[in-house]
Amino acid sequence: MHDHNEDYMLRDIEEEQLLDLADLFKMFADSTRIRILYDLFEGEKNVTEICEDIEMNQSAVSHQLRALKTAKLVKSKRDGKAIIYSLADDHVKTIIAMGKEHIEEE
Amino acid sequence: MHDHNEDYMLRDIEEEQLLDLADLFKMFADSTRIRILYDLFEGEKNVTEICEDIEMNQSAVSHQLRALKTAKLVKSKRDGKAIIYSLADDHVKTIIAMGKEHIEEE
DNA sequence: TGAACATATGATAATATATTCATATAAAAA
DNA sequence: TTTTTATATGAATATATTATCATATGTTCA
Repeated sequence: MHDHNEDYMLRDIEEEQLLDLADLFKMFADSTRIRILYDLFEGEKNVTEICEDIEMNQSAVSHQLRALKTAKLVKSKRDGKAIIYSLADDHVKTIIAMGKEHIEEE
Repeated sequence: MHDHNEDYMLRDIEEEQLLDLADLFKMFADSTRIRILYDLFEGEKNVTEICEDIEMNQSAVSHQLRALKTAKLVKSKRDGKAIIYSLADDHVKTIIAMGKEHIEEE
């Protein structure tokens, strides 16, 4: 199925990385998800709180939280009935900060 | 059409910024566009060169170049028959570098 | 001028994505 | 153990996005 010379392998790895990169940036490419991430800048929150903050219904938020979790941008833990979400690491803030810099310039 | 208390104005500005941010990240959320940007890391190139490098047809590339130009991520100049594209500024590299860091970690 | 080359663009079709609705699961409280 | 509260999820619909095709525009050169 694949060639196995080094050039090709290299291209092949990069190809996979390009797709992963695109998938990562897709997470930031939707205003609902950015709203959720922004909301979590304030600290950890359960789903109900997030829904209230960003004024979206529970199902839509849960669907997007799952996407963000799959992308490892948020993590979650259970607390009684509630599930508490928080940012998974600092990359989220850094990436959004870079984006803001670009749009604020000029 | 709008309330004019400060809180609302503030929310309103952020709202617009969120949409702008999402639009910006959309540019990185497609593997064809990332390939083009990556290709331009090597320096300025005309459309034909880009097409060859990333192995996509001219029309698709032109469409995506237009999107990238609208987002001010690339700029262009004419050179005879050719149009030469290049990265508009350093944010592109920084943003992609941040993304790579995230996917390479773990 | 007109043929050849380089790029752009509008329309369409294929595909992907997001939201909503209905319902399932899981924990707590009555 | 039934009801209530919190969250997740599958299916369907609406919308957005992308690539392709045909063609238009602009430049060079014979």
